[in-house]
Amino acid sequence: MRSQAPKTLPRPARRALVKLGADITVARKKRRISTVSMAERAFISRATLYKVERGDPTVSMGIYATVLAILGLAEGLGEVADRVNDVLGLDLEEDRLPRKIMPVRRAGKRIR
Amino acid sequence: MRSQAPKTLPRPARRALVKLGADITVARKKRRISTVSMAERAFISRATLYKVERGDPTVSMGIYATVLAILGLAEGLGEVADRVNDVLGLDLEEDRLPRKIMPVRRAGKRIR
DNA sequence: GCTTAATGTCTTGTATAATAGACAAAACTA
DNA sequence: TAGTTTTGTCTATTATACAAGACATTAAGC
Repeated sequence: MRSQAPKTLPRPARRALVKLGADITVARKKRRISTVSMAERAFISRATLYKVERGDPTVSMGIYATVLAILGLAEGLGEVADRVNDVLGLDLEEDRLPRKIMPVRRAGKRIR
Repeated sequence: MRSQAPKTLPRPARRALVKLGADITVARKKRRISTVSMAERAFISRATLYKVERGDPTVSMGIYATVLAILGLAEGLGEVADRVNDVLGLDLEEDRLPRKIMPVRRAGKRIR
């Protein structure tokens, strides 16, 4: 996360991350795993796990995914942008999706 | 993701990430957003977006979250480890969760 | 009360994530 | 077909994520 422009994550993103972190903490405690133990299993430092549980956006996705996997919750990650959950956007058959995106010509309004 | 120990992510984690990346690609195309445009909106380079769409674990969570937010899919991130979805672990009332995890004494079996 | 385990929060060095920029190939339009 | 646009994929440079370790605080068990 270098983000030279805004250190401001989109609000929905920030909210989701903070919630994710908090939920990870709860899930860990439910399983009676200490932060030390969790950090060891995930091969990360306690400090980094701490960041994860605060929803820190600078931590790598791999670390989040690993922690979730240890909790048995990794599968949910694969459903975040699943077609089933994606009701927005054009309702195109997946087969008919353009492989390359071309700007709409005639109808004005170039998509940039 | 420094992961000095194993460069092998847990299998479920890897699977979930690859799927997430692929789904992001589909969602982006459905909205007819080019990689260039998406990268600009997310304030990241095209190369990094490319990694995201491959499910690369070294990319920061903040970047994933930002891309998902642009697609209007960030909310799902907050549900990955939600209590509702977390059926594993002890079924304790959230209020009664131990704030600190202590090893079980009498009953043997220390939790490490 | 005391002891010990667990967590919150710093600092600093170093491995590496992310960028910029380039180039070729693929694939769309006309 | 030619002319664009988009994507796949490098490389080199620079910003920073992560680990290691320390210290203080908090809470549990005795």
